[in-house]
Amino acid sequence: MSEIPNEKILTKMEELLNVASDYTRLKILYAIMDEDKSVSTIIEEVGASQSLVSHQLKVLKRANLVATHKEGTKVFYKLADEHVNSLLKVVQQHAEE
Amino acid sequence: MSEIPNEKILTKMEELLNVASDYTRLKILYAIMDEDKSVSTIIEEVGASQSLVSHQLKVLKRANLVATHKEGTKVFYKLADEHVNSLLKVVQQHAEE
DNA sequence: TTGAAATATGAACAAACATTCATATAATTG
DNA sequence: CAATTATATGAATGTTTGTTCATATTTCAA
Repeated sequence: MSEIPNEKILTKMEELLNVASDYTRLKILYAIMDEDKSVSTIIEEVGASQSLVSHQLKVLKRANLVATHKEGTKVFYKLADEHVNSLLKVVQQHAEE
Repeated sequence: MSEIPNEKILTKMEELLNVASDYTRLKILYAIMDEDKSVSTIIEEVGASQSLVSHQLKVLKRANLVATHKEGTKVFYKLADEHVNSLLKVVQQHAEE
């Protein structure tokens, strides 16, 4: 029997879904799905402006969907955990049928 | 190797995630997760106004996340398919840790 | 057919948000 | 240091969206 989760959980769920539910951010998440990549690489692969990608990376980071590390002047982003992967897979399956 | 899905798929994914990413709609989805329920029952369990619930049910219906059938003056809503269940489970797991 | 119960719809509004443009900061190299 | 490359930040803006209030529609019973 699945009850409605409490407010705290629901709010967290809402936040995760909200962050994932954007065209540009979805593209970014896929871009860094298999290996971490620098911002400039992400910009290329996603095909959006430098500013937009940077802004959206910040949104993803604030929501803990991605993690970063620095190498010289470059910043590398990767998915924060496996849940993000699972989420994308489930949603993609739904979208593909 | 996971490539970035094409525009059509991404747009569908974005739509599904968008529709799911709302506090009221999440509550509604959970309310009808195990069995279909009438709008009045959903209103009670979700604890939102009649108008709001009705508006959000329409959003869920337009996006094909729920299906309906009528019995007299009552309208019953249920989840449209199993993907919605899986999606909620994955997201809830992420939110609960 | 009048009334009541259940659901849907439309207008209105504030709040949130994606994107762009311009500018700032940080690190590296000559 | 100056110049350049990589990334971040902030303001501005047009659009979308969640919610409320008021009203409409539908179905059934008396």
